[in-house]
Amino acid sequence: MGIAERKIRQREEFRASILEAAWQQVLSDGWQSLSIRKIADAIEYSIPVIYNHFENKEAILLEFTKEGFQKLADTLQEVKDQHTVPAKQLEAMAYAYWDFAFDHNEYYQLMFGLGIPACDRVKQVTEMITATGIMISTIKEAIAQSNHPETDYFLKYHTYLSILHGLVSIQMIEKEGRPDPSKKMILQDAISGFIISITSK
Amino acid sequence: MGIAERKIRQREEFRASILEAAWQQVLSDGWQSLSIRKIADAIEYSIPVIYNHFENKEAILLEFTKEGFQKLADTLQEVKDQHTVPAKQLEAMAYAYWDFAFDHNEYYQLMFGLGIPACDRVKQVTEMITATGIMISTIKEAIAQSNHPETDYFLKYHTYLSILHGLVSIQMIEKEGRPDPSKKMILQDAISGFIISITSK
DNA sequence: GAATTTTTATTAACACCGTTAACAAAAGTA
DNA sequence: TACTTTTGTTAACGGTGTTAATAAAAATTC
Repeated sequence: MGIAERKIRQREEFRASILEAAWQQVLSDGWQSLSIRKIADAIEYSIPVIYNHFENKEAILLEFTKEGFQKLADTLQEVKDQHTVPAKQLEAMAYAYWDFAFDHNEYYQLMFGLGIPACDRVKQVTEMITATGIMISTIKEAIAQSNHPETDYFLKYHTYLSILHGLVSIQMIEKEGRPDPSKKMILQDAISGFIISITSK
Repeated sequence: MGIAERKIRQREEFRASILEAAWQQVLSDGWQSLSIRKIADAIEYSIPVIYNHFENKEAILLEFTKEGFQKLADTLQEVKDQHTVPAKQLEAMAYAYWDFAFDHNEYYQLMFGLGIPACDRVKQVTEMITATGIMISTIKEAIAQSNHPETDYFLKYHTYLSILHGLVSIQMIEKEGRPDPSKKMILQDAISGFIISITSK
């Protein structure tokens, strides 16, 4: 009864070809322009066949999201295994995380929902400079009053903003609505470490 | 010649009514479902009139992005002015930033392009747990070997992931493509501070 | 005040999108 | 060969941003 097996094999191949066509689409034009119709066009089938393999477009995106997190997990595990001291592992994993994000930025954007239109938009918004300018000047002042006035203020500004945005966006991704007030402890933890890194050494 | 003035005043009012209708739409259903047609419907005008006041939909989003950054800047400035010591200012601004993000989460999501579909998706992806599980276990190990084994590992995990994601996403928002290799210094800076906060105190 | 120009608004359409019902063709089973 | 199941197609529904052609209103000029 090899006939049934051939059928499920063909189904899997078809499914894979859909994902492959979708991925090529994403590589050349990004997630925003990925469409069921273009996928159908690429694999030279009519539109509804795609719905025989995926419930909807979201299911396709879900597939890539899974793939992305699996790849990230593999990367982290591999890097972790190259070290024995946990502190060193955390450091190496951090660099691996960074590299993963930019080596596979299509995956990363999908996994963490980085809206690409926003990127183009933000560059036109001078008001952003107003907001970041306040942060920068404050950090400059903090550095000036510290024991290490030669510290790179721009580096510290990036660190400051990144910590804040990271905390907020991870929180927003994990659960919608206002976070539990206790979650401010994470903020407290991260920001106190940052401030110590400026004020003293 | 009050007639010309009245006209520009009416134009501004009209423009404001478009933004107001858009904002109500966003408040009730989010950015995803905001559409030109619904705005036109809400203000009881035909669709193309909106294009007399905004070049396209993107221009409307740009307007709100500006508004958001201006509000954030105002908030930060106000909070900063309540303190004199820069370190205290940075701390207070961090809390203000956090509150702003969740008090005006519609603004924040637009400003930093937090794709809302991604939020719902991530919750279904068990592979995420695989990846975060590796981070959590490593942090547990690092804490166990430290001088403060009672440290909250879950708190530290959140801090770790937030720092990483914050660094990456700010980088991706600011400029597309691979970041300058020197930008890894920001990562180094932030992550070394974090590791110190675990290993010693 | 009437004629003309300019501004403003509307209808209708274009080109997309995700999704699905109705139906035809092919493939497997009896 | 006749029947059933799977697979594929066409055509449509309701939605999106955007725009050309055109009508209506308002302001300006004579």
